[in-house]
Amino acid sequence: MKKQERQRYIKRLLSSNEIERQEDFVSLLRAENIEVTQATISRDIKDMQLVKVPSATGGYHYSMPVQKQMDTEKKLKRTLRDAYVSYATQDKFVLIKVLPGNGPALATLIEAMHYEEVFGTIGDDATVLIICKSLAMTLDLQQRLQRLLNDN
Amino acid sequence: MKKQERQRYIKRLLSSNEIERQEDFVSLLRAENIEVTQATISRDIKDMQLVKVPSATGGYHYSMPVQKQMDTEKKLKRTLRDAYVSYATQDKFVLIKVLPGNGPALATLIEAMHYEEVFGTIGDDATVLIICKSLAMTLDLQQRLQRLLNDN
DNA sequence: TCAGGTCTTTCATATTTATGCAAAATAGCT
DNA sequence: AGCTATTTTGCATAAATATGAAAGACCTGA
Repeated sequence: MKKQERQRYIKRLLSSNEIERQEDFVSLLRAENIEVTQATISRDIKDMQLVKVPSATGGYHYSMPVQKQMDTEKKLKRTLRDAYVSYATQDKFVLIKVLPGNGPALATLIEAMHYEEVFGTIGDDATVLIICKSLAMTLDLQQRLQRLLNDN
Repeated sequence: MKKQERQRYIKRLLSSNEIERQEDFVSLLRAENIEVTQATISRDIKDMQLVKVPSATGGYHYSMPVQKQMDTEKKLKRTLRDAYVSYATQDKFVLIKVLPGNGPALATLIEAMHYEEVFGTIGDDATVLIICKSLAMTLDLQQRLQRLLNDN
């Protein structure tokens, strides 16, 4: 597929070059014989959740998304997949049902991730209640959990 | 001082609201009786190294800088301050002289920080050599080290 | 207090990034 | 293949962000 491949290139470019503007991606990709416009790059960046970081020396550059503590995340993913039963949302709450005994562990892991969306977490034997900071953030968090549950 | 205070407010706003555009900061600050323009916010954001993150639900929002591994960073700071003797740069290299015995530890700590600027690190008894990915990145790294050495 | 430096802010605007919409490409179906 | 639905892209442009230059604020020392 076309898009995937391009995004792979983008990822590669990220680590080896100093990329200050989206147009830089366009140029660099052109050099690799991949024709794209800035518009597409903008969408790729959104997809890949890349960020434009102000660097210490006064410039800006694009960079990979905030690396979560991959350890905790890995554990979280496993726990989630192992113990997950169901979930529901209402207002700023996400309520996750898990197999008995897994609530507290999951709650702790979610805490440990320091997701900016979450205001607080509490878990009993088989339930985890996550309170988000806003409605929008509740959606974000859902997405995140969704991903952990399904993706790769 | 004025700027400091505003930036403190900004930091506070970050965690409680969904901020999608710099103008949002302007509005929110205005609500707190702080008058600023978007231009100033843009500069604050650069100062504070905030980033605009594409969020899972399709929007964007500003967020705190990539969280440093505060543990390692603290150790690094201490080691650096305790053992630092001198440093020099040339091309993509930063060479740090430290008190005898501290080289390897410092090198390891720097590795552990996973600074995106650094390509690799090697340390002997009293020296650490850091190889950066580019000239610009060498400057960035210097800045970083400078800060660790001097700031707060 | 004033002159001269430094820092900070605004204004105006250049630069960069995001996006609606239509076209093109890609995938599924049958 | 042929047709329809979905995804992806480019174009044009809107929206958002960054920045030079001038003005104002704030030091500091004489």
